[in-house]
Amino acid sequence: MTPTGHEVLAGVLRIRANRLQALLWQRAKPPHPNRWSLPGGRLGPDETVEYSIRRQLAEKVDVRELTHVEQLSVFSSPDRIPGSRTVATAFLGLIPSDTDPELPDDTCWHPVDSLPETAFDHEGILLAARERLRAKLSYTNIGFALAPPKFTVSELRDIYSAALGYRVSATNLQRVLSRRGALEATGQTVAAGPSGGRPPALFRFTSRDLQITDAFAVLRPPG
Amino acid sequence: MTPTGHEVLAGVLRIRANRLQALLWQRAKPPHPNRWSLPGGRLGPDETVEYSIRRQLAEKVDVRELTHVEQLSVFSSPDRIPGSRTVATAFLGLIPSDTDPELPDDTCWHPVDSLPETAFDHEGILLAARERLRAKLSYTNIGFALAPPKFTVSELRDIYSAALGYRVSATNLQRVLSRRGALEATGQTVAAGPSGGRPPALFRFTSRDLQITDAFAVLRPPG
DNA sequence: ACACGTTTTCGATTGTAAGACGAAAACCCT
DNA sequence: AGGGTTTTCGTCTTACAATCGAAAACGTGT
Repeated sequence: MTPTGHEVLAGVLRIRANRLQALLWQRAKPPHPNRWSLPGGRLGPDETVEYSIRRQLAEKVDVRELTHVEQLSVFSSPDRIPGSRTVATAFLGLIPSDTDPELPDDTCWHPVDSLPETAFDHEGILLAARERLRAKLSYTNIGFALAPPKFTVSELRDIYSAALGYRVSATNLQRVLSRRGALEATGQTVAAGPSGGRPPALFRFTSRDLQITDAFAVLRPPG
Repeated sequence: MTPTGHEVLAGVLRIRANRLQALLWQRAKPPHPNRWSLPGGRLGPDETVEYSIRRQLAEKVDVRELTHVEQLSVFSSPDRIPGSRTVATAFLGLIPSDTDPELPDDTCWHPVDSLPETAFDHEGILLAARERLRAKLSYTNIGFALAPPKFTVSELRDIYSAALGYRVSATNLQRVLSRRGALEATGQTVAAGPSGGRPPALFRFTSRDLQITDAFAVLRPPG
């Protein structure tokens, strides 16, 4: 019996041109030549899966541009990789919308809602990554990982709309995030657009660490 | 270099006597003799991690008594098992409070808030399992996995209180779960207790599958 | 210069859900 | 029959999100 190998894979997402995009590289050699693959690789002997995925992503994009990385799930179907037993630990990675990392020649961004032919079970992993992102946008401050350091409320609305897949209200977005303490004004403004309008104010996220907004009734200790 | 092995482990929880308990077995042989270990074992060559953990739990408890199993996280510290590189996929397993599975001689239940000396990183895995359970109690119907098929609101309150670690209000618990459509009345009642009181009504969970109650503002599509 | 359209920002109103409280119902015991 | 106990149901208050609309601040065209 072949030994069971372990690989780490990441669905790396960003917003660009009001679309949610994923990082993929095109395979040259078999198996699955020409199809598109998630970044990642074999788990090294002396590293955790978290360290491994960050190390291997550094070959594709600058590590400092990754604003968030979290474990998604284990994919372990025996036949997910033909010919070799390989278990994969999948991750979600996020990159701000204003950074444009240099990419290897075989690597580029693809809109998640119109993916090319993907290798193995990588499409399922990507969809799981998108679902996790969408869920966390609603009950955490994870938007900081997609947004630039400073932004207008309209820009943030476009980012949230693209990630969630439906239009959100700028008014409510600001009020909700402000009430949660996730957003704060910088005091600065930028020039109005070509069609005029009031010059928008610049905001930033209060924290760049993931924080969960506790939400529900039953879970709150009495007080 | 030794090949990297893969094991599956489960924090199996239940409520008994108003306490949250975990299933542990006592190791006989090294490493870590006499310390207490989570159920699980090596991943087989032709099974997914989900199948593997269910197969291996069947050796400890009847599979049909497991009302819920879900993936928790991967634990992959290189030195988590001395002498051999072993990656673990950890699971959360739940058992209703009314079932009492037959256990092997080396296996028994321990309150999670006063654990014995555990082996390897198993205490951390158990605490992660408890956190996952506590979080999901608040925004899903996962209580069905801890409760018997029919129960009074007071019994359900005791289950939730023990799992969450603080007293919850029976009134609010019933209203919250009812409004979410998770709870329904059976129409039956049971006799009042020895000290009198109105005979409580029996309820049941509407569904025995995990359902998430969508909650927050930003995530709701307009309409 | 002035009116008009545009975009942002802020406040007020409405609606929904949860926490707290208390009254009524239904039982036991003495 | 009356008092104590537990459950159940309703009401009140609070918190937060969604909607609406007005005001602020700008550019453009006449």
